[in-house]
Amino acid sequence: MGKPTETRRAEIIEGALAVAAERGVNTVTTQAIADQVGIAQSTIFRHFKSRDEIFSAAVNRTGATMLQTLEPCFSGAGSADQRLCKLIRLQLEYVSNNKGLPRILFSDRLHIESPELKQSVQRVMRNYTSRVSQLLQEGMDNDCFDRSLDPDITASHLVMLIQGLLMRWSVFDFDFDLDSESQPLWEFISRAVRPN
Amino acid sequence: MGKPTETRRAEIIEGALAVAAERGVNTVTTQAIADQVGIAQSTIFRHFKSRDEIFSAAVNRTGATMLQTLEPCFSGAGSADQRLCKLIRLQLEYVSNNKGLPRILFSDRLHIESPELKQSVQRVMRNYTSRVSQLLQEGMDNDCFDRSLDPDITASHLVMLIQGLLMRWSVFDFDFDLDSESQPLWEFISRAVRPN
DNA sequence: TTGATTTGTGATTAACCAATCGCAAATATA
DNA sequence: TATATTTGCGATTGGTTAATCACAAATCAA
Repeated sequence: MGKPTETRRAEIIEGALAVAAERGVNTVTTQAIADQVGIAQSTIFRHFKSRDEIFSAAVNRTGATMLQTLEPCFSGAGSADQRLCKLIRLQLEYVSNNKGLPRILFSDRLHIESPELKQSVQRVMRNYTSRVSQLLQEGMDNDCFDRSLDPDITASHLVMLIQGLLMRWSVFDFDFDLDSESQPLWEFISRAVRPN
Repeated sequence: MGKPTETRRAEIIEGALAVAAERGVNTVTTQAIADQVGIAQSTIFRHFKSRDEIFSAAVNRTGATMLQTLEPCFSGAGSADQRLCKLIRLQLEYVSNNKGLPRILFSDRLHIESPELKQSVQRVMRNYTSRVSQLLQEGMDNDCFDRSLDPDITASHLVMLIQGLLMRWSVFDFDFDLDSESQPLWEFISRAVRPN
């Protein structure tokens, strides 16, 4: 007991994500988080001003961590199509190990109740899509991808595909193996972006 | 006052969908529905046994109506690719006019809290995907689509795309025109399924 | 060691919620 | 018309929730 607040904040965020993953965002009450962490409900408010602040911090933290994990796919070595293929695989792998992320990210609760949080989520999504677009543009320049593509629109379609898959996986309670979806998904995407 | 219960049930379902569309599923309280319809909160329970029963009825009703609307695309006349293109367009158009549907359909609240409702949603989605798969198979037989495609897997990818788009639209609070997304979406899909 | 700040907790509060109940008005039935 | 059933509503109830507060323990600074 008596841990520094930064440690507690991390524990609380983790706890919130764990509860969201296990039982859905709507069950993430301050009491549920406290039980998960092993502290009193009121202790939560020593480290966060409000419940929404927990969600906000969770989105910002996991969003940043995820982008950092995927960074090599955007700026690393290798051809553009190899890196795009790797991005799909890494993305699904990352979410497999962080099930709370799609639950929170796709919960309409957050966006409507907290405009600030909505901004956070939208920023993460825009950032992500923008990087995919750059990767596509790079591949088009190197004839990995079809030059007639619109990189921005195509990027948003790729993000939609991944989001649709993640949402289905989340909504269907993680009852299929996400990692094994990456190969057929890449084959589909590959067909859509390859040069004629 | 004193309307027959079937009329009231329809009004209440409509009211619930309207509130979900405007302010999110989590704000769909019996009080909010009652205000929307213009009746007392307790009157809700004259026509529905519980709040969950309202959601269940809403999903069943709108799910059936949607499949009925899209039926011509699956079993109607025209080439397979024309009908698939039309399906995209009609699907987005339908949801444009029924914004509450994606909000409810993609809410984790329902799936986790009500197993019965989860079954309903999964049945609708499986039915939908299965029909898309049949349409793909038909197009493959007629050389509209590439013969090397796996129709089931490809169908699930098409559904993911649509779901991803709808979710993004819902999450971003309907702040872009959904109908104008159908053309570029079809171009993307067309690339992925066309013969070599 | 002493005094101040931080962290933790139980009790409490005020708001919100789904659902119930008694009673009144409306509607249907005879 | 007379009576029974349905529909509507205000008041209420029991449960849940985020957030506050006074007070205690632990940690830190001097």
